[in-house]
Amino acid sequence: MVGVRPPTRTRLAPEQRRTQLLDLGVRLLATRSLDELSIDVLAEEAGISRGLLYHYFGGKHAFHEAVVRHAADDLIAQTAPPEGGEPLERLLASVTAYVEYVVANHAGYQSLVKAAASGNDVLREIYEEARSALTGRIFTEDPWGDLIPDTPVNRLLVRGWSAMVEELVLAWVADPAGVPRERLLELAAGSLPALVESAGPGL
Amino acid sequence: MVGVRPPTRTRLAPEQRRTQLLDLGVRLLATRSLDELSIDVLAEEAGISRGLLYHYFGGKHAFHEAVVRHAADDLIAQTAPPEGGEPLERLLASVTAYVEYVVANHAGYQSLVKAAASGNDVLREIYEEARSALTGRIFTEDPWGDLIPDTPVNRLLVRGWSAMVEELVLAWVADPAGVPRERLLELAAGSLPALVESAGPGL
DNA sequence: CATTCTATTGACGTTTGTTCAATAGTGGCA
DNA sequence: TGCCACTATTGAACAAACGTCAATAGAATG
Repeated sequence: MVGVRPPTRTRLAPEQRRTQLLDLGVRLLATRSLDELSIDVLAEEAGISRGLLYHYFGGKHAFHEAVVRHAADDLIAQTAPPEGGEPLERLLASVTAYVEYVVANHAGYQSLVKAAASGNDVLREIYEEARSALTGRIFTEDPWGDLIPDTPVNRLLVRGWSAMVEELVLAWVADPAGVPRERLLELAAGSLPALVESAGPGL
Repeated sequence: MVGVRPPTRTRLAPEQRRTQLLDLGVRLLATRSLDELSIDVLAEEAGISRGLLYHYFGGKHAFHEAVVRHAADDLIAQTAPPEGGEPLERLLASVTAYVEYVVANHAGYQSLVKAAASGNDVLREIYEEARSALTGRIFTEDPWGDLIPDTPVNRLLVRGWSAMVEELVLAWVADPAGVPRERLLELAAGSLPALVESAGPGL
């Protein structure tokens, strides 16, 4: 006597359905990798059929790309650019916003970071753009022009610094281990001036 | 009139075949991701049948794991621990060996880095072990005990620093852009003392 | 209430990972 | 030299997952 419930298909507006799938994708791809996530599982989790996913995104990889782009946009949007003020304060404010975002929303951030290393050039570019958007906010707007001249070495340094901050925050979120949040912020923000200074006046 | 050449199967000693497949895997997985690498392609590239890969490694993921472990062992082995001497000199020597390895062998290194972010816990652990092996060499052996006390903050810092060095080297290899190799080495090695100092005396 | 529009489905074809019994080099031994 | 045992290697058959498309069913509009 199996209850044969008529398959109630729920019909949504394309926009809603799209964001529903995107949000779900961000959450699922935070822990599993793409090939560990079967369409069947995703579809069942979302309460839809496999076909619908293809209707909206055209394929598995295209879906992944959309998910990553979604996460990147979210990151950029939620870490608002700091107001005017002292360079050091703006840096601290920016880093604080970044840390706050990663702490509150690190499922999405993990999705983004993982995608960057997954071989696909498109995904990597999305990640690069997001990072550029964050670092660019601080440095393209002049006030650091004196402190951090635009040289090849400093470009390299800033790139390395952002990788370090990412690692610091992710490691700290995974295990705060007696390091208060304030201290983390000091480390992240204070390290950039220290690095630039240690690099010396060179080229 | 297709020449039906009898399929000459080449028979190797298990050890040779194993390393052949591993080396090939390292090279192929440096650019493609795992699910972009079909067994068919791998088999044809190696001149073997699909079945043989399963005989040696038991599966696609197991093969990936073996490849990553191969690359990690290679990295650890080839970046020999620096001899005795001044802490700063040992650090520089260690970083130099690391940079040298990445430059000469960055296919293998890319395989390793990519694997780390690919979701699988086993792969990530292999990567973590490799990194610990490199950083641990310098700091577990005492002489830095005075300069870099073993505190939670400094552990975090060293972790972040290694992520930065990795990013610096990979970015530099991809595009040296007017930064001489010597300068890169200075940046990588010199940044650690600068970071530790900037972190202040705190806990 | 009928009709049109379209979000959604489910069955089908195709590709790709996996298994396993059969095959063929190779080295040892008479 | 020639047979034999051992095992590296294969290829076909199986399973699972990706991708396609015509048919179906909500919902709004008149």
